[in-house]
Order: sequence, then structure tokens, then C-alpha cells
Amino acid sequence: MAATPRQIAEEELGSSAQRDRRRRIIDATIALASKGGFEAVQMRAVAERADVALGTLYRYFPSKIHLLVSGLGAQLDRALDRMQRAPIPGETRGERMLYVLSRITRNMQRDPHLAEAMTRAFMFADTSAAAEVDLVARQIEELFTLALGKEEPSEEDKAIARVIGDVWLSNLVAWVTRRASATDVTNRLELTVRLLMRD
Amino acid sequence: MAATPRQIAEEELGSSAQRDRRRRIIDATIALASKGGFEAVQMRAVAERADVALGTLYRYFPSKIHLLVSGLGAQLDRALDRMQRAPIPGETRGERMLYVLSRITRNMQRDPHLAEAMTRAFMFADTSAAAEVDLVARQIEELFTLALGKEEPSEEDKAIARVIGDVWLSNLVAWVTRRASATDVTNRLELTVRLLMRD
DNA sequence: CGGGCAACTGAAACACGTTCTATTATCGGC
DNA sequence: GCCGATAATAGAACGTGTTTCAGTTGCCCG
Repeated sequence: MAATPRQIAEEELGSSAQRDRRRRIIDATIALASKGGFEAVQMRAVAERADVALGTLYRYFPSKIHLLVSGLGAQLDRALDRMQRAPIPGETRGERMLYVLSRITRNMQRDPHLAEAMTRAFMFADTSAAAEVDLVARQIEELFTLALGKEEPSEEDKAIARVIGDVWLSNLVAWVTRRASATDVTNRLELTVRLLMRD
Repeated sequence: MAATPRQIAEEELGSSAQRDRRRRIIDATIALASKGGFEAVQMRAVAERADVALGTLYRYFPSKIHLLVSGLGAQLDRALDRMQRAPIPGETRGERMLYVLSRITRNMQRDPHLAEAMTRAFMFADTSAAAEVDLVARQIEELFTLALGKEEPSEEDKAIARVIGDVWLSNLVAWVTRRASATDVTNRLELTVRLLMRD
């Protein structure tokens, strides 16, 4: 699978018409995901809503997974922007981290279907989407590294950020499948932060 | 989806013929997964190989995800058994944990396709398979709690075990999608253990 | 302006998970 | 041993992700 005609990347080539098509596709994806989760993001529906032919959709995104993971990447981009704009409140690394974690968690709760669609796509991705997934993984790492609120994060800081990212992902998966409540998630994340940062 | 005619559980009812069918199905699943990973586990192929009709397969396991996650559960059962039989070498919690982690990691490397199939099924599962997934999640938690090698794990021990489980899962996902090498995984796990257990 | 070529379109076709139907086999209770 | 109920079988049928293709459009270059 994936006789990839090469996905049309964010930056690279693009008449404005193409950039616009790409944006419409992502918008349609997010709208559908937000309304009905992973299963509601049907390729025919996305194409229709974005007003492109099915073949065109596949030219831009070689699979449903690429599509959803790219959408997630776009959202994380915005989240990172916002986070860099304003300093994070809190005296210690731990406080700042907890602040960011609770903000993210609240955001997810605001749109459970969207969270479900993107989380499952991210986790289900196979090697053909490794590039997109890896990008998102790095975004998550950066997100939690920023959350520490340091100018120059040490190696240890980065390692801690990664661990927290991993725990967060696991709990996200548990939450979208309703195996854990938002409270469970919050508690576990707080506990994790406490274990990792004894300062 | 899931007008579940109720999955036939491990223990409950079962003429010996039924227990045997169930076993054949799981065996077929593991064989196919082992040969070609998630995509090779095709329901028609499983049915044929287990020598049951497609409808029967679906009576025993309501979806491909249920099937693979149940297979994973069966494997973890055996792993837990083995682990409880022999004491874990190592002077400290950390050493024992690292020992278990490296053993598990080596095991996964021995059958990458199987690992890929089960990992992706576990992560992709939706709410309809929550029961099976939750069971596996608890097995993983127990596995790493045992790995600490304590008679009476404290609450903190359990919390640490869970965090390590989460990190392990994340890295497993990265490994099966080839975003991380086995060495990367080992390094990250060691680092995590070091961060969590400063004894 | 005209020709050429890549991108887009619409529609059909295909693959595999899942569901349904009709028929036959098996089992537990009398 | 027989009956009714439940389970199993073979196979068709359906839905959605993905592929393919013939025709059309729009854009760039000479």
C-alpha cells in the first residue's frame, strides 16, 4: 500500500488555489471529526464537504490517517504558538507543568470527538505515515518542554518532558476509550509530575 | 456497530468443542499476525485457518480488534505466569525493572510483526472493546509492578510501575512504526527508570 | 493566442471488515 | 431415541477506505 504519489506538503509548492484546497480539506476533516469522531471522518464526506473530488483528496493526503494526523499537527502548531506568546504562570517547573497539563486536558474535554479521532489516528498510524506521526511526536515533546518554562532546558528537563508526554498520551488513549475519566487522568498526571520533579 | 451477541468469554460456558474452536481461532490469529502483522490478520483468513465459518469467528470475537486484543491478553497471561514462577534478579527495584524491560524488549524484537499487530490493535481499540483493552492495561500494570520485585508494593511503587508502563507503550508504538530503533527504546526506558527511581 | 501538460473531476471498481440469510449440525432434556 | 433450541456453515451482500481511469480544466510557455 501507499504507492505514494507524494503528499503535498504544508510549505512546498502551491498556487494559492492549492493552498486553499488544502485548507478546505483540513477544515472539513476537523469539522467532521468534531461532530462524529473517527468514524464520521469518511473520505467521501470529507471530499464532498471540502468541495474536491475524491481523487484530489487522495492526492493531497494519501490516507485517512495522513489526513487526521496532519490535522492534529496543524492544531498543535497553533497550540505551540499560543504557548510561546504568553509566559506560563507558576513558580516551579512542576507548577508550570501542571498548569499546562490542566489547560490541555480541559481543551480535550471541550471536544471529545475531535480528540478521539485524532488520538486514534495518531496511535493507529503505520510506517507509511511515520513522517507525519514523527512530526507530531516532536511537537508534543516541544510542548511539554516549553511547559517547563525554562529558557535553556537541560537534558534532564527534556527527558522529563518526554516522559510526561508519554504518560499524557497513554492517558489520552484511556480517556477517549472511556476507560478513564478526566479526573482519573488529572490525578495520574499530577502523580507523575510529583514523581518526576521533587523540587 | 457491535450489536454484540455477547462475546464468548475465556472461562464461561464451553463444550470442549467450543473451547477448542476458540483456541484454534487465537492460534490462527497469532500465526497470521506473526507472519504479516496487522494487515495480514484478515478475518476471512483467520476463519479459514482456524477452520470455522466467518460467522462463527464473529460469534466468538465481535471484531478484529477484539480478536487481536484477546490474543494479546492471552500472551500477557503467559508472560505473567512465567514471571511469577522465578524470582527476578537484581539488587534494587531499578535493576530488577531494567532486567524485565530488557527481557520484554528482546521478546518483541523476536517477533516484530506480532508486536506490531497487537500494539496497533490495542491502541486503535474503540469503546466497544474497552473491557478487553482494560484487562490488558491492568495486565501491563501488574507486569511492571511485579518487575519491581517487592512482596508488598507501596502506592508509590504502583504509581511508578504505571508510569513505566505508559512510557513503555509509547515507545512500543514508536518502535513498531519504525520511528525509533530498539536501541532508542532501551535508552529511553533506562533514562525513565533513572528519573523515577533515585535509589 | 495556441498547445501541452499537470491537476482536477466524476464515476466505477476493488479489498476487506462486518452483517445477513438459508441451511444443516449439535446438544440438552424428555 | 426424539424435539426443540442453540450453534455452526457456506455464501451472498453491504459499507467504507483505497485505486484506477477516461475525460475536462486551467495554467504556463513559447
